[in-house]
Formats: sequence, C-alpha cells, structure tokens
Amino acid sequence: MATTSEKPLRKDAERNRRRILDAAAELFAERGLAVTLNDIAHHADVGVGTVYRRFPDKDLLIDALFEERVHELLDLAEQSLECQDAWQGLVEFLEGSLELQARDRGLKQLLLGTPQGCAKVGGVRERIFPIVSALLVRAREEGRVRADVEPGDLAAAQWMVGAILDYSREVRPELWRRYLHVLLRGLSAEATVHDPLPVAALGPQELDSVMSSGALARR
Amino acid sequence: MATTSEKPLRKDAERNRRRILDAAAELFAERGLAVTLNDIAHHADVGVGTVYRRFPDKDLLIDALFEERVHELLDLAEQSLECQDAWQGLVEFLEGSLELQARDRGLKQLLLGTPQGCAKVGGVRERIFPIVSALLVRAREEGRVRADVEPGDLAAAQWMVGAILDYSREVRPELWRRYLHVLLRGLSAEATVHDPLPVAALGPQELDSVMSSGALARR
DNA sequence: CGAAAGTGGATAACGACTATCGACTTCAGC
DNA sequence: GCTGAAGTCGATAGTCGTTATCCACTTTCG
Repeated sequence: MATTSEKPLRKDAERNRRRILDAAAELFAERGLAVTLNDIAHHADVGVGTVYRRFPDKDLLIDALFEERVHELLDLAEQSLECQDAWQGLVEFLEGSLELQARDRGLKQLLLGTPQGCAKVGGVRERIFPIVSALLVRAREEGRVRADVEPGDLAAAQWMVGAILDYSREVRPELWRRYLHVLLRGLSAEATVHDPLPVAALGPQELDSVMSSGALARR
Repeated sequence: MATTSEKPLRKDAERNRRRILDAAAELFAERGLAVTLNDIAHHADVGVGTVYRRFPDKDLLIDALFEERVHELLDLAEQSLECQDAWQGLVEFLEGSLELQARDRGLKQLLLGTPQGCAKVGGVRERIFPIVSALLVRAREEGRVRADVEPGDLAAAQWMVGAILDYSREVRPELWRRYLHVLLRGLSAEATVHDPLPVAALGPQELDSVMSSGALARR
C-alpha cells in the first residue's frame, strides 16, 4: 500500500499531470466544481484525452486536489481547540474555515454540499465535526455561548454564511464577515453592543446587481 | 388595456388553463421553478402542446401564477408598517415572508433569485424594498435595532435563512425559525438572553441526512 | 351540422457534457 | 540514432434532459 508509488510517470506525462492539477485548482476555486473536464483540459493546454487518461473519474481528480486543502481545515480545527479561550477558538475556526471557502468555491461546495464519491474528503469532514463540537461544548461551559446552542448550529451557521458567499462573492467578497459577526452575536451568551459590525452592508445598487447577476441559478 | 380581456376562451380551453395553473402551482411549490413544462403537462393530465399553446414562455406562466402570491407579500409589508412597534412589525414581516417561502420553493426562488423576465413579479419586489427599509429605519430610531444595521441586512437575512430552508426543508421544515431568531438577536440593540431558541437544532444523524441528500446540487 | 378552436403526444431540434479511439508524437534506454 | 513503449490530441460519437413543433383528430358553439 505505498502511498504514491504506482509506476514512475514519464517526464512529459508528469509535467502534464501537474498542469492539469494546477488548472483544475484554479478553475474549481473560481468557478466551482461544475467546470467540465474539457474546460480543465483547455485551460491546462492539454488534450481532453490526456485528462481522461490521468483521471478517468472527475471525483478522483477532486479527491487528489482537495485532500490537502481539507486537511488544512482539520489542522485549523485542532489548533482552535488548543486555544485557552474556547469562544476565541470557536471564532477563529469559523473565520478560518469561511475564509478558505471564500477563496475557493470548489472547497465550499465540497464541504457543504453532497459528498458522493470523494471518499477521502468526506472522511475528513467527519473527523472535523467532533472536534468543533467539543469546542462548542467548552465555550458553552465557559458561559460564553447561550446554553441552548448545539453543534448543529455551527453547521447551520456555515450554511448561512455560505449563502452570503454565493450571493455576494462578485460584488463584495468580504461581506460574509459582517454576517458571521451578526450570527456569532446572536449565539453568544451576552450579546454586548460594543464592537461594530465589520464591512458595510450592501447598498441598494449593489443589491440590484446581486439580484440580476443571477447569483442563484434557476431553470 | 383591459386587465384580462383578450378573447373569451372556449369552455374546455378554460378548464385546461385552470388545470395547468393548478398543476404548476403545486409543482413549483414543492419542486421549485426548475420543473419542466412537460412535468406540468403530465401532472395536469393535458398534452404538452396544450401547455405551450397557452403559455408559449415559461416566464408568462410564472408571472400569471405568482402575481397574486407576490402581492400577498406586498400586503404583508404594508401591514407590518402599520404596527405601532416597529421592531414587532419587522419581526412579523420577516416571519411572514419566510413562512411563505418555506411553503413554496418557487416563490422563494423568485424572490431571492434572478428576476429575468417575469416583469410583474420583479416590479413588486422593488416596491417591497422601500417599505421594509422604512420599517427598519423606524426600528432603529426606536432603539430596538443596532445603529449600524441597514436595509441591505434584511435582504442578507433572507438569503441566509433561505439557505437553511434549502438544506433542511425535507428533514425539518420548521428549522428556519431557529435561525431567524438567532439572526434577529444578532441585529437587535440589546440582545437579551430571555426567550429560548424556537425548535431544536439538527442532531448528528439529521445533519448526515442533509449532507448526503444532496440538498445542494453540484456537478 | 360545419367551421373555428382546441388537443395530444410522438418526435425533431438543441445544448451541454462525458467519454472514446486511433493516427501521430515524444521519451528513455540501448 | 533507433525502436518500441508510453503518451498525446481533438474530432466525434453517445447520452441526457429540456424546449418546442406539427398535424391528424376531437370538441365546442352558433
């Protein structure tokens, strides 16, 4: 079970493999997982056949690509658990996680969407959940979070902020911070007035452009 | 410019028109705007051709169907503005609006998604915005809402709770109430601890089922 | 009763994507 | 430098789901 033994790829083949991976990373990040293998091939300056030869199944490509990125998230969770102040840790985790998602549409879809295939990635997600739950429980015990907040609420929070990401990514990539803040305030035990909301709300014309940009597809 | 004059439809034609409208209402509500005219035809026990004859363009059908429903929303907004307590009015509006959306996927998509075509519906949406903005401004003046909250935040709130709707509709249709509550608490001037969160958070097994149900499509 | 209006649903036209194949190019080792 | 194994390219065939048309047939209404 060598980690990455297989056969030693020929030099040009290896170069193409990298090109494909790089192109895929770029396209997934900016356009989401829906990009076709054709798109990726063209973007990598490589024939479609080459892509199919190397990654017969798109899920294999996704797995290969995102394994690393997803582990970043796992590290983040573990590191946040170290934090002496559990509330602080929770905030750090959510901010970090959403920051990654803001920078990579594909990652967001992988994390919050359906797992289908992509075994490795799905597995990591399952390992993150208990860690973050522990973080939440601790923050609750420390009296920083409402007593009736539960782990499921953290998933919901990511869904909600994820929606902001989808709608506003083009117009105001940083808008999600504002609503993460609102949400955290809503979940905290004593919601103080102090710290102002980060980043301004969308103005009327920005709202229009979001609405008509078809951020949410339809038919 | 008679409102609905045209030609007086033949009796059977009129009956079919109604059937189509009814079937469309049902399917849009439970499956969203993406249902095909074929689906609608079959569900209405009518030939596909009949549907196309009556509504050459799907947008026309949507317009015809949702004009009324969207006006309900406009009424709701106006009525909420009457409320002496602006905060109360705001809550009523958001709850009412989201309740409608929870019951009708199509309506939700129409309100929060792209307007493309569907002139009438889009117009009403534009009339609602200033009303709700006024409501917000008043609630802010009354000191119930944080001073830095803006009208755009209400749109964002609907996007966020709308995401909860999309994810959890099958598993727990009422879950959105919990997160509207959290959000409102986050936006309110003094977030008191009192009133407990309505409806429980999703448990681990429910989360799994949401994740794997592919609530959010991908490829 | 007959003309006008309306109907059904097989099927053509489409568009987007997935996947294959085989003539051709490149590499690595002798 | 030659050779054959490894690798490449991209036109194109196959699928799938949807939109839209057409016309022989049925229904309505005066």
